[in-house]
Amino acid sequence: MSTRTDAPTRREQILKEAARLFAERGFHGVGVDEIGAAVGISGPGLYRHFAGKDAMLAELLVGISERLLSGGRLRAEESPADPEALLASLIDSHIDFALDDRPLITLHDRELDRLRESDRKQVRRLQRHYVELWVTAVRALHPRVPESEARAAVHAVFGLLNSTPRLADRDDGPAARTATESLLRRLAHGAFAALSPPSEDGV
Amino acid sequence: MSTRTDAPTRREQILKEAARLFAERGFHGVGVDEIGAAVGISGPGLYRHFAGKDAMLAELLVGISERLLSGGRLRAEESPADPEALLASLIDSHIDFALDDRPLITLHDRELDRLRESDRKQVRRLQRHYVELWVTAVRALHPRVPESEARAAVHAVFGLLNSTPRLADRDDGPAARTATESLLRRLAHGAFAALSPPSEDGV
DNA sequence: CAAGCCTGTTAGCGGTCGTTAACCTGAGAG
DNA sequence: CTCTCAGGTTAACGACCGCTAACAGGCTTG
Repeated sequence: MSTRTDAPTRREQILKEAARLFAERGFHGVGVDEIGAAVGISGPGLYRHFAGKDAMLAELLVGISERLLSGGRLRAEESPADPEALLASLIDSHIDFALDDRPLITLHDRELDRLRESDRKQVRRLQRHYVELWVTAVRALHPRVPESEARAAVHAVFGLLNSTPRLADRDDGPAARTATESLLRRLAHGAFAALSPPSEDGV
Repeated sequence: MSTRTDAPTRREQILKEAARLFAERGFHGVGVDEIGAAVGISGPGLYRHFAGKDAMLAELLVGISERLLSGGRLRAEESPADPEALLASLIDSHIDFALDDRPLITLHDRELDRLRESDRKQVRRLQRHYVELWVTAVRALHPRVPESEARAAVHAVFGLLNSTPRLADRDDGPAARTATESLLRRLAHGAFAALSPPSEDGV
């Protein structure tokens, strides 16, 4: 398994450009001709690779949801008994996704309702499992916090981490990326820390 | 000036329903016939009240942006010399808007690009001033934090606070609302608190 | 009571969009 | 050398959408 030095498939090109365009102008705001033009072919040519426009969106959303979940599960296995390290690891993993696949993170919580019923159900199932992973981690660290509140906090922190697309459209090099990572990490930890009131004495 | 017990104008009905539909299915995903049907008239009837679909979106986005900014300015005047109280006040004000006008908060950062150039510029100007209000408040409280970082943190906290639409679609009564307010307030304060490292000694 | 505006209706136009049909071409396989 | 087929092309169809035109009913007003 090399680190993908080979050229991307046509399918992959299409998915990447479609993600970018959908994120920029919304699913209904992008025509198939535009997507085709973005990869150098004409609109109907896309139908050699996808069943339709809906299928592209479905593959994008299912894909990002699966990758988020499996990334989260990996982290959960790595930190089996250390709640603090687990939550930190989940946060880092999510930040990586948010910074690597900005358009997908945008689509992920914006165009879900444009999916066919079955695809939407699948994406929602994956999302729910991912959230449960986080809720479990948060409650392990903050046992007195009720589940509904933990879940709301997790969604809110997702909102915080997913604000990335609105920052730094241009690539300012790896330094800026590291700085953004560090900032988001601190903000997320700070938010979660506010869940339990600070204890005056030790644990 | 009473507290509006009178019936809403037709224009206001239309704006409210349009906001809901735009937030649910996206600007391009809603037809004028649907908006009309939502207020009991047929599609073209809307043109007695608005110049077009674009004009409805423009009025919605300019409106929420203006209200956010003027709300923020009001708070800034109330807490002229107390940075901590000012930031707390800005947070409370924003939470109120987010909980009162959930669809508008959604549209506000999602459908901006569907506006005509001039409207978009106006909304962006209002948004920029609003962000500046927050950045100033944050930097008064955390003087060592560089401006770019403060600005990124403000955007991230907006993402946190604006996650509200994804929670609690149904009205669970005023108790749930108070709980959500309190949670968001704590999370936002916790996030900002993480900007400056906690000082071991006093100030 | 008549005039006129306000607010609604229905019919329809022009344009766009997703998709299909029909055709073409170049690279491998036998 | 020919057959096949993956991966393109253009033309066109049907549906839909935003918007305008033309018309109508009901208040308000002089």
